[in-house]
Amino acid sequence: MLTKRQESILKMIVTEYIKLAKPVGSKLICDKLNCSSATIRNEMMQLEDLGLLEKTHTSSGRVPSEKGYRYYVDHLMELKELSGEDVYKLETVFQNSSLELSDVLNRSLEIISDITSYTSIVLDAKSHDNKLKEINVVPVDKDILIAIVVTDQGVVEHKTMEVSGVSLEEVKKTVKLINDLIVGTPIDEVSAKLEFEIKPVIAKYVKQHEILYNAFYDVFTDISSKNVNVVGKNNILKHQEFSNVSKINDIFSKLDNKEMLKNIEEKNNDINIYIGHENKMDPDVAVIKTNYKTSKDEGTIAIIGPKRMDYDKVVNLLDYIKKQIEG
Amino acid sequence: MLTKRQESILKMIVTEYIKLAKPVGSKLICDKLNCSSATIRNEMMQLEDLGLLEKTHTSSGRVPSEKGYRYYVDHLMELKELSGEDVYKLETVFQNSSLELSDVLNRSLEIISDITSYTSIVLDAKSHDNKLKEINVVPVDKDILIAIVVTDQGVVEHKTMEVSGVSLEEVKKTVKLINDLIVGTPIDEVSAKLEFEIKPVIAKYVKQHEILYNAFYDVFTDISSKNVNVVGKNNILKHQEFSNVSKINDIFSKLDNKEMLKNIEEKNNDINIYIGHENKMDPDVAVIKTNYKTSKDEGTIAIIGPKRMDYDKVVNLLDYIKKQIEG
DNA sequence: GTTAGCAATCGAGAAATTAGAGTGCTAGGA
DNA sequence: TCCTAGCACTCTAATTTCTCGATTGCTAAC
Repeated sequence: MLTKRQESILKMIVTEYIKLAKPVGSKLICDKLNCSSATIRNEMMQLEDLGLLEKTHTSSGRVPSEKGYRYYVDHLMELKELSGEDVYKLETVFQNSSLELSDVLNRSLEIISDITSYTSIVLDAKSHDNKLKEINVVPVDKDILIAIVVTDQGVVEHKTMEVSGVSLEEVKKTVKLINDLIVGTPIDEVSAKLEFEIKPVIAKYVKQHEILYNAFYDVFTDISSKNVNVVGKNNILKHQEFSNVSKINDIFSKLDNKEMLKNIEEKNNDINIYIGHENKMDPDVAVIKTNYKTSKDEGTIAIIGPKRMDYDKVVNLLDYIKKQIEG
Repeated sequence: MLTKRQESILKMIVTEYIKLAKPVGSKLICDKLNCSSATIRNEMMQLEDLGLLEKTHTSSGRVPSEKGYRYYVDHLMELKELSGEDVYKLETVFQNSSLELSDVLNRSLEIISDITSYTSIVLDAKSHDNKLKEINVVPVDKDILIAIVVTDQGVVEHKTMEVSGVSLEEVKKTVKLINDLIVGTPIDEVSAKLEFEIKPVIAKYVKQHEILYNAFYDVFTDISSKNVNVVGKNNILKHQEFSNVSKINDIFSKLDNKEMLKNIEEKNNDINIYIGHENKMDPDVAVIKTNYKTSKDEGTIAIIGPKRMDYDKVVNLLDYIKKQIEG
């Protein structure tokens, strides 16, 4: 258990290091607290023994360890109000009612990336409350059709299908079947219904029913699949901890790997902080994320920055966005 | 006018520098040509006087100047055959008939970015041969509609429209009007027809006809507008000429500026090379681009790399792709 | 428990040193 | 007239040395 003084020293070192990115020495602290630098040094030694602080070399000032950051965000961090300016910038997005949710998310995270200099990720999927409204098929060429799917929440998706050996009549019949039988089904359950309710029926009257079934299956898999987008990637370049090209390459490659990013999904309803090795992204970054849920969509938004990150500000911003989206 | 020997020296310096990224000295050349280093030095001096070569410092080897590269690509470059391996990689994309053109383009440029370590840009627009086939409107909420536009070439686009103060009847009438009057119009002319043939008619029977007209206008502007995509951006990081963070930031920002990228459009039907200051992108890069045109789409593909670029290989690859796409 | 004093440690940057690659020039030879 | 061997000169890049200043840990006294 830390004493009050140890806590304030740790807090100072973390905030100061976040601000200046230079190891913090005892002198800087003793100016603000009312005691000598020697006293601070003794305390710092103890904090180092506890694994909360680190030195970059024998005679350097102290830097927070991952454990130190963790202690800070768990016990010491104070959430201040968002600045009026920041709120104002974000409001312009939320007040634009003609935007689709995914646009709102991307734009507001662009703003956040802008004001924080960190990088954001939006991972969204169609929510369970989003139900199939209708499917439509337009022939465009021999054996080539376009399927257009609309949900009751106004989400539209289309996909080109190639169905050789199936007549247009058969396709239309199948479409009617889908519209009659599974309209109203939550979008994430459509694939299953397609398999158990549609497939057996068309198997009876369509010769190449496998082809047709697979084509529709692909369409619905597509529409219910997750979508991930990275915003403000270049901000990585703004932080001195990412100043060598191979590190940059490393992080950029990870940010480009959409499949991997889909794993950042957060179930938990809080705002969660993963510092360094606590996240799977990269040991040199911190990730702050939260999920969101509306009738149309659900997903996760995440902010990525160096471990020396302005934790309280980011938490505040995510909290604000989450509340705005969820209404 | 250059002598034969000067040309081969220039050619050697360019190819060698492209390969090794180090200033080329007289010794390296005189080993391959049959004469002494002093002779080469004399020739190099003349080439430098002509502005074709440069030195990085008084006693360094020579580096091609922009003019030197220009002379190389105009007069000295030989186009070799593509390697079987490269062709094989690309063929897998072109043989997949179920892909839409934009996917084919993006995938094949991904492959090119991969094998060359350069960055690609695809700028595509709907071609004039792409005609409006039908428009469909699906209501999803009060005052919120989704317009779905399909062209005869199988391009589908949708957009959410907000039309307060307009009844569903009025919308449907307008849709019928569009379907009756302007179906078959090339997609890049729809906006104009909308203004002169539809707008005057609906003005008569729809009170809020401005709102309705604007909504449709937006939909069609959207569908006929250009789309730009950057592939292999991280490859920028692989070249030593882009090793400092601010340069990287600079180029990345430009590659993110979609509006600016739309200006790279190439009208000319050849494969065009823009070296250094010849392009608007960045004085340290070279851009090689060409246009393409099919019944569905037309646009430009471009490869961006350092001035020290493998010009012949890239020209070959672009040529191959262009031929494949245009069939 | 706190503090002043002090030797010791280390990084960061400046200055000096060295090795090597390459040049330009000159003078003699084909 | 063109080519080349030889040589002094230039500059880079890498290595080493030196110095400055910040900061520490320890000790002894308050």
